[in-house]
Amino acid sequence: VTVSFEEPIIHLDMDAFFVEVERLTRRELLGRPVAVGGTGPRSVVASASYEARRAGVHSAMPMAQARRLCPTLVIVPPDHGRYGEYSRRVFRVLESFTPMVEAVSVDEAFLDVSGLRLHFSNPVEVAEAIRGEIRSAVDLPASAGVGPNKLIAKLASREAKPDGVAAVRAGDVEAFLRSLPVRRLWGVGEATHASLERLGVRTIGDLADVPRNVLARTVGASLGAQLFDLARGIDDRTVAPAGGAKSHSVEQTYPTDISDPATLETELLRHSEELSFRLRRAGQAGRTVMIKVRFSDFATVARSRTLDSPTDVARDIFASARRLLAQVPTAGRRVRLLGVGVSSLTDHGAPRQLSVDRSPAWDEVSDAVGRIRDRFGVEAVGPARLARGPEDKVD
DNA sequence: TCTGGGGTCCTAGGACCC
DNA sequence: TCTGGGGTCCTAGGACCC
Repeated sequence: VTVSFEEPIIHLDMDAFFVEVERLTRRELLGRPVAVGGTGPRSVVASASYEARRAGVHSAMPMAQARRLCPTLVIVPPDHGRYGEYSRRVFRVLESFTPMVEAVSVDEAFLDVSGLRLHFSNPVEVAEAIRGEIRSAVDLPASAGVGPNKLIAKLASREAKPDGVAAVRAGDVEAFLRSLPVRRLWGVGEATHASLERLGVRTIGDLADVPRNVLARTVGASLGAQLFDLARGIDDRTVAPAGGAKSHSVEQTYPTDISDPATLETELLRHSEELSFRLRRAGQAGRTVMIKVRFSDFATVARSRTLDSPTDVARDIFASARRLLAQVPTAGRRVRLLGVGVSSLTDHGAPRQLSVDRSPAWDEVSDAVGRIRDRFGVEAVGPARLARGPEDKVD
């Protein structure tokens, strides 16, 4: 397909990113069905190789199920630190082409290449050049979709996989969309899909036949208006570098449920420490503290509380979290997940007001702890309560 | 097949203020 | 006495994304 700079949006998507990063150093994984993910009883697949996908394995699938579907599956525990490094290398390549790069996740980005019209004859050439550079400089496969807007570029990159390029001309948008399953659309998840199915909508073409008011009644005003446009290939979203995070959180699903209240509190403290570390690293502090509790029956509750001033201090986060936990009836119930989060973030440079009942010394302690952790990691220093006992010592 | 972790955005009700 | 309308903030829950 020949495109022009009338179709200047590229969606760049790494192929089976985590798996391919692992294969760089573990050549024995080449050509085999591989899944990156935890090995615990409640783990899910984070990334699956194309060989594994052929057996029906996909991301977010319980690992136990993946094993059953594909008995020869090789399971590799995730190393997010390394994926982060490779992600940064990929983004450096993207930014060497244009500053108009918007990260969607560690392994995905939109680019507006309008500014490259003097250097390339069309955006497909740009996409091929980018893929080639990622291949030679980072040694990883990537796919790219090219189109007149984000929606079409994203749908095209899916068609391009693995290791290819697909482009859709503005004039061909309607024909391209018509037969695609409606589930592909951004914003149509499991619940919306079920609602649309009840209307008899299966494809994006079907969706385009639904009147605006029926759509709004079925899925709500906001999503309804959005889907009305997307079904017609209309998408005004611009490519804009993402701003800072709006919330941070730490959560964990435990291999076996927790019933003991003291253990719950200890876990809350651990999460608060980790959260404080990440806030400091991001140079942010938050005013709203949130906890999340998931019980053995998967029922999930959240409680939040907004403070007078933002904090990144573990002790303060923990104090709030603990009070919130006390509001949730946990007696006699088994907890499978516990989470702590912070939102209403402000940048660290912003003036921080000290609360009346806290001495400035705590800020200094917190800063010192943070500096130690920056050098030696989260585990290096912390509350006595989280210290490992002698039985855990390795040396 | 018993369902991760880290995020974003939307909805809806109530409090509170003018 | 039984009563408006709008704006903003807070809380809870849910859908969705990768």
